[in-house]
Amino acid sequence: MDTLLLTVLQTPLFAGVTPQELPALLSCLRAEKKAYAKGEVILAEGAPAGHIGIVLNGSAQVGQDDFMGYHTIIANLAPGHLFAETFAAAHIKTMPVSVVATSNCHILLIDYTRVTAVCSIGCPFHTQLIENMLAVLADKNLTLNNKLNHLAKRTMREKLLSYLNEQARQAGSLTFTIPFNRQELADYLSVDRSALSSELGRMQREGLLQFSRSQFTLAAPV
Amino acid sequence: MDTLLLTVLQTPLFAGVTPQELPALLSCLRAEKKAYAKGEVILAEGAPAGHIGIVLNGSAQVGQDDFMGYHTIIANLAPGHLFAETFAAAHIKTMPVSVVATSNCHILLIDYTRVTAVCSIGCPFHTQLIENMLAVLADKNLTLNNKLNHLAKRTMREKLLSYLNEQARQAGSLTFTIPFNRQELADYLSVDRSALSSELGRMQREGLLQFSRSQFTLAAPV
DNA sequence: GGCAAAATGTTGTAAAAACAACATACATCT
DNA sequence: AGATGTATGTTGTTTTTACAACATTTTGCC
Repeated sequence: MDTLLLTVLQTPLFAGVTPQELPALLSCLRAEKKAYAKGEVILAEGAPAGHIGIVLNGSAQVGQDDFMGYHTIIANLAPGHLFAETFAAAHIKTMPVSVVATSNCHILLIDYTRVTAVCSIGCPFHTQLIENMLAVLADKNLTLNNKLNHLAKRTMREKLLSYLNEQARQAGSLTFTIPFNRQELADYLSVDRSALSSELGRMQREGLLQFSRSQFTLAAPV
Repeated sequence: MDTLLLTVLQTPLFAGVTPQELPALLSCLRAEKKAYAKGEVILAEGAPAGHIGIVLNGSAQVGQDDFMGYHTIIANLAPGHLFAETFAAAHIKTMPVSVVATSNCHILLIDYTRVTAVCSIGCPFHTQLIENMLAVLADKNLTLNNKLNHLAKRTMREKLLSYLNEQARQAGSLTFTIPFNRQELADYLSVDRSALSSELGRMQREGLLQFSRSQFTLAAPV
């Protein structure tokens, strides 16, 4: 068994699967390992959907061509990352995005119908896989919903407070470190970086919070 | 068989299930029909998650209490609507939102573990149910992602163009009718209604589009 | 330690949006 | 048709943000 394939055991989709079970599961799924050279198209926009992909090594990029003709990078994919699973599960006919290798890479491609199909040999880990697939989609859902709550706020200050309060809640403390630098936080909240910096400064002066780089301390709510 | 239960056949979760199969499926799922009086709490914020609900008749509301103590209405639920499925599938321990009856209603509650469990009698429609559940989550994903793309735009005009272009694409025509009135569109895009109206007027004057009420015609891109 | 590069902060100005208040158009009911 | 309520559009003012340009701080490297 190719040791490269063991990469997938680290992914949420294969959580709970043992290295011993993996070969049988992959064969049951008819998973195909493919090699791509840097720049090569893995899944083309407009091509039939229905496969899910996992990056084994190397890197790739999910992108889309805008109605204005602009190309937007939707996601950078690193080893262990899953892609196209939403389109497959939603029975989308053609890929609305493209996936392109950004370095030489190996990708595991799985026909989605094999994921949900009851396998003839009734492998128990297959049940686990479906359970995982549901969890992956649901988690993504929560993540998106979360971000939406922040972005739906009218002002930058509200967006920030919404985000920071959520981070505090997650950390279980009013002091916490966010996983972004200023530019990344600005991108995440869809605001201008320098405006974000100055708003943070203003909020600090007003006593709403304290911060240094990526570490924040919120003032206790009144 | 209670005819009220036939309501679920209209939902995406039960798509493909026949009325004949329904009783067996519901018993396999150990689905419970419960009656709630207006104002009664169906699922409380902080209570253990793990059940999914379907509104059979009447209405309910999903809401959340903000860190500031404000109550936010997240969704209005009508007959056939599904709720709490994301939390169940994501294995969230406690409900982060509450569901309250806004009129006398009947709700079908299903323990999520029964959805993914392989049933002892191996019912084929159970496989269909799981397939549907995946599709429901994936669809919601796409919807959220879509909205996120609009909200991530910096200016109101860009938000609008992003939304309207997507509507045009969906309609397959530069002329289309949106499912919102002005206030709803403003809420959806998280902008001020009157500002939205005036921006639309400005865009019309600039020849970017034409509209009357909810019907829009986009100018062909240069 | 000193240097260069990157990250963060600051400021002023122009642009955009929120907000408020009102005008007009449309729909519905009698 | 007239009246009433709702939806939409318009305008001016205030607030907020984007943007640009630059200052300061931090980081990594030699």
